[in-house]
Amino acid sequence: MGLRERKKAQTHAALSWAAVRLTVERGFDKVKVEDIAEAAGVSPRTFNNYFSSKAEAIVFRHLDRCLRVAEALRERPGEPLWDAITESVLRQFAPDAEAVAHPPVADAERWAEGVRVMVAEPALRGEMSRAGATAEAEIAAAVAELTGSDLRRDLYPHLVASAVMGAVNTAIAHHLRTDAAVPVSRLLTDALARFAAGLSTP
Amino acid sequence: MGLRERKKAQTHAALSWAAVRLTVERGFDKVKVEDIAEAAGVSPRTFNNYFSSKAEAIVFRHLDRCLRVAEALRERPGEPLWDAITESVLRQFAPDAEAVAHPPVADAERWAEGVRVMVAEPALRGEMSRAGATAEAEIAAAVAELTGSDLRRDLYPHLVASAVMGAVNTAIAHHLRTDAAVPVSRLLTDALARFAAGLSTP
DNA sequence: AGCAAAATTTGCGTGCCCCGCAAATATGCG
DNA sequence: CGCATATTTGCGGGGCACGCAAATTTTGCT
Repeated sequence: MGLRERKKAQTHAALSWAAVRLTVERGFDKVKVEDIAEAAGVSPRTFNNYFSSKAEAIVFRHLDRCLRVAEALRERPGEPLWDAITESVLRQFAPDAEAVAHPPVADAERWAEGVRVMVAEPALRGEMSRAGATAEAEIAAAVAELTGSDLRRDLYPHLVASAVMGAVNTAIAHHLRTDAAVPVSRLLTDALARFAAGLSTP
Repeated sequence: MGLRERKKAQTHAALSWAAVRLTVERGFDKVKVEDIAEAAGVSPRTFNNYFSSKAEAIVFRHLDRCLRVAEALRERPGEPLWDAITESVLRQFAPDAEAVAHPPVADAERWAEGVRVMVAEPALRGEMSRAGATAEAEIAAAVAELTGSDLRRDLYPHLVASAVMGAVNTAIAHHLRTDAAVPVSRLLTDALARFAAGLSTP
């Protein structure tokens, strides 16, 4: 990878990170695109060369994670489907060393609260759902590959993908709703296991 | 209901319908808020008294339908959960006599193609997903009511709601992808049954 | 190293969207 | 009928997304 692409990746990351940080700190509509660009050391116009909206920049990391689930899945052919899924999901949503270190946050509680406010923002919920749908398509493709089903004719891979994203979203929502007593990994395994078991009443 | 509220409901419907029709006919970004307002016989400013965005107006009917699923569910306590769910969903997504009559479309195929283009629009996918999430919350509440689970502490009602919306979305997507050979009702029952059966490989 | 080609960044201008505010208008009720 | 309450409308502001072309940076080649 040449210098060119490395710089692009850096700018991309810097922009999305700045977007998240500023939004968590100040709230969505108190952050202007201009602010994000400035924080990333780039001109306002350049922001829109990387992201087509403020919301997209903020949600980028989430989308990336979800897409990686599909990628991870493809690397586990042969395993029982739900084992492969659970493993792939857990890997992506494990507390990421780098990500944990990234927010140079003194006050973790304040940060968490900011995140709650952020994900409550309607404009972002829309973009997040959209990211989920995008990822879902990739996961469906991966599942089709693993199970030998037909992406266009069969409902099955789409249903599985839908369950996966449903589990992820539900687990994250639960985690944000209640206060971090239960680790996310437990919520995720639990949610996925329930789906695999047919959601019979508990 | 007084004249006042009836007029409001009329305007609301006229706006959302005009938004859909114009978008299907011309494409999302060739329709200005001004056009929609004009088609509904109302000032542009009034449009935003009813909907906070163009996308919201377009997606309104979809949201409404999904919310009604939750409502219908609450009216079926005592039944086995998945039976109640399947019944509620089918009722809402049955070919609606009024809705079928509404588009005064000469060319049905042209209309269908327009719909496909419309739902492909990124901005709308976001808003649709968001509507799905909103409905999901209501459905989760209904499920919690029916099964006596705790909306805040338990994952279960949220997982079920997620499955329901997943089934709905998947069925609709499949219907738009392939050409109307299979009736939506079959796709829906199938999708829901698969979820209830644990999505075991087919 | 030097230079030309290719890609990226930037500034500028445009069109549109969403909303706050206050005036005008319509409705409901005694 | 006339007042109190809602709704609609016009106006104006702030911002966002993007097309375009000029300026700058990176790359590949000699």
